[in-house]
This record gives sequence, structure tokens and C-alpha cells, in this order.
Amino acid sequence: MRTRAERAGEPETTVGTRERIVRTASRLMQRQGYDGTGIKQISQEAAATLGSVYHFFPGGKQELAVEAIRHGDREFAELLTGMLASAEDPAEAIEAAAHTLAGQLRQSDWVDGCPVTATALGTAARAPDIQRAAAEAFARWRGLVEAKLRAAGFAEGDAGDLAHTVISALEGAELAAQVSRDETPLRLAGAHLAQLIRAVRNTSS
Amino acid sequence: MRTRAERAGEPETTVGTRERIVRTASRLMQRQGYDGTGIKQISQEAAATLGSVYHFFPGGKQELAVEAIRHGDREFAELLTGMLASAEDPAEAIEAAAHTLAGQLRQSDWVDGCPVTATALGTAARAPDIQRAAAEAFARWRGLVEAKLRAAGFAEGDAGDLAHTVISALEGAELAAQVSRDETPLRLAGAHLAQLIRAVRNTSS
DNA sequence: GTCTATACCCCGATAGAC
DNA sequence: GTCTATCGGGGTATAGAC
Repeated sequence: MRTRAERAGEPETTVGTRERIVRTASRLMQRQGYDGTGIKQISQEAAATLGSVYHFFPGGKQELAVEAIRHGDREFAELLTGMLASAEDPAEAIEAAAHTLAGQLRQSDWVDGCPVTATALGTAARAPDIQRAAAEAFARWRGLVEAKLRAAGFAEGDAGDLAHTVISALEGAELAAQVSRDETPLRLAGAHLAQLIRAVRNTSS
Repeated sequence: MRTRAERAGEPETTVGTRERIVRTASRLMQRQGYDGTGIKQISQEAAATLGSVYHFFPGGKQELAVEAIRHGDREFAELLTGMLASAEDPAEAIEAAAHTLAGQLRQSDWVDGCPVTATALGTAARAPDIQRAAAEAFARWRGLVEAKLRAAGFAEGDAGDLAHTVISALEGAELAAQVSRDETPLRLAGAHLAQLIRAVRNTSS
């Protein structure tokens, strides 16, 4: 049951148990993956009992993973929205976003990558719910990039296509940066995506 | 101990136990990740006993994971070499590679993605050996792309930078295609990478 | 809603015969 | 090199008091 303050959307100093569990699950699965994260670990780090976890998530670990991915989805969507607003020119904004991601990744000692990839990878075959939630996250992020390009005057087809590649390249570059513990892939992806966006703009004008 | 035929590099109809274990581990971890794959499952599907696994890999699951990643590394390097040789123009070759990857991914019902990503993700913090093996794989693949670009006349710096983004974008697009069960991300990444390569060629000439 | 206790199973790893 | 048996621990999930 949600608290009154949560229903009203009011700010509160302490977070409800359910939200604490979701946030902890999202953070742990982002770093350790679905199978690498135990429900007991989640309950302990969230300062909740095992009974509370199954009270809020009777569907068990799978249901919790879906909520964790949705949480990461919203979280990254907010971050991306802010990054895209940092410059009017979409090429500049995307390049700035890549640099921001690189900085955050380095700051976490290369452990906090994409908040849905690690959870979704390896579970796709077993858990369609998790795969669907991850697909929705990617689609939402792509929609944000597409809107930014449309606002800058890109045609509908070009904007949608470019948004696909922007998200793919950022995902892959973050992955490569994590694996190699080096922000070079993200820096180069940002520069090349900016160049690509400008090239598409020139060909269609 | 390797068999005489293996030492001599001769073809043989049956594969040794050690190689069978490595191949099975590589395939299973590619689909299920490190924590999602059990040693017992590996030994069963490889038609080997648990004792044989620990005989060949006294370092246990971690040592086996490192060998599985190295196997996937070599395997994909061969595939990539073939794809890059499909056209003289690197832009055409990369786009063809993306289409080939899309076809293979679809053929596996979206489960056989990158052979090292799933294994490496989530274990980087715990197992430096695995992270290092994954980084070496990415570096090798990047080297192959860089050599292709250099052979086509690209300057050293441009070739290295582009190779980074080519690998990142292909990785990310394969990930996105897997998650969304749709080959669109790979198709678009191929087309955009070709466009980017041509744009860089024109700016430096 | 929260807590403890526990059922039940599979995990990685080892021992030692053959 | 191969095989079986087993150990100790942790996994998910449930039961039921409070």
C-alpha cells in the first residue's frame, strides 16, 4: 500500500519501503546482473525484511526485476532529458551527453553502466516480461532523442533513424568503456555521432 | 593433456574433452551470462563429468569463464575477418557485416548476441581476469577494423578512431536488436557507419 | 506491513576410487 | 583422465506469529 504522501506526490524526507526495495534492486542488478543479485542481498541493503519484499512483490524476483528496470528507465530518461537540453543544437547536445556519461561511469569506477542492460542480458530467453520492460526503456530513450532532432528541423524519417543509431552507439560505447575501463569509446562515439548528425542535416537540406 | 592430433593442428572428427567444455561454456555463458550458467550444466551439455571440468580447469568457474571469453574472441575475430573481406570498400564491408550479424541474430531467435558481453557484464567488479579477457577481445576486433581502414588509405588517427566507433556501434546495435527482438538497430547502424566512414574520408582528402 | 524460521533445492568445489 | 559421492553454503520462496 502506498503512503498518503506518495499518493499526493508530496516531497518527503524518508522513502517508503517499496520504493527503497525497488531502488536497491535497480542499483544492484545494474552492477551484478539478474542472476548475480540475490533477494536476500536486496532486502538487507534496502533495510527491509524478506517478508516485506514478498509482500510488495508476490511475483518474486522476476516481478522485482521488471520494476527495477522500469525504475532505471525513468531515471535515465530524466538524465537524458537534462543532457539533451544542455544545447540547442542536437549534435552538440549528444556529444555533451556522451561526455557526461563518461564522467559518471569513471566516477563509479566503471561499474555503473546502463541501468537495464545487465539485468536484461541473459534473461531474455527465460523471462519475456523482463525483455519487454527493457525494450520499452530503449524505445522511450530513443523517443527523447528523436524529439530533440525533430525540434531542430530534421525530417521525421531521418530523426527516427538517427535516434536509433544514437542510442545504439551510446549503449555500445558505454559497454566498451566499462569493459576496457577507459572513457575513449564514449568520447569518440560522441564526436562521431555529432559528425554524423551534421552530415545527415547537410544531405537533406 | 592435448591429443597428438591437436598438437599437430590436424583435422579430426571428434573434439577433445577440454575443447568441448570450452565451447559449451562459451555458448552457454553467451546466452545466460556468468552467474546464470552452472558448472554442472556445462559438464552435462559438454558430455563431460564434473571431475573432468575441474581436472582441466583447476581454477574453477572463473578460469573456465576466461577461456570461454577467449574462445568467443577468436571465433568472432574469424567471422569479422571474413565479413570485412566481403568488399574492398570499408564502408560497404562494415554495412555488410551489420547485415550478417542481424541475420545470425534473428536466426538464433535473438539469443546469440556478442559472445563476450553477457559473460563480462556483472563480473567486472568481482573478477579482473574476466574483465581483462573481454577488453582484449574488444581490442582485437577493433584492430581488425582499423587494419581494414588503413588498407583503404585512411590516416592512422582517423582509422583508429573510426574503428573504436564501429565496434561500439555494432556492439550497441546488436544489444538493442536483441532486447527489442528486431534487426532495425543493426540495419540502421550499418547504414550510418557507412555514411560516417565516407564523411571522414571526404574531410581528410 | 513486518518479522523470524524454515522448507527445499541447487550451487561451486573437493575427495578419492578406478 | 574419468567417474561418483558428498560437503557446506546459499539460493528462492513460503508459513504463520505479531
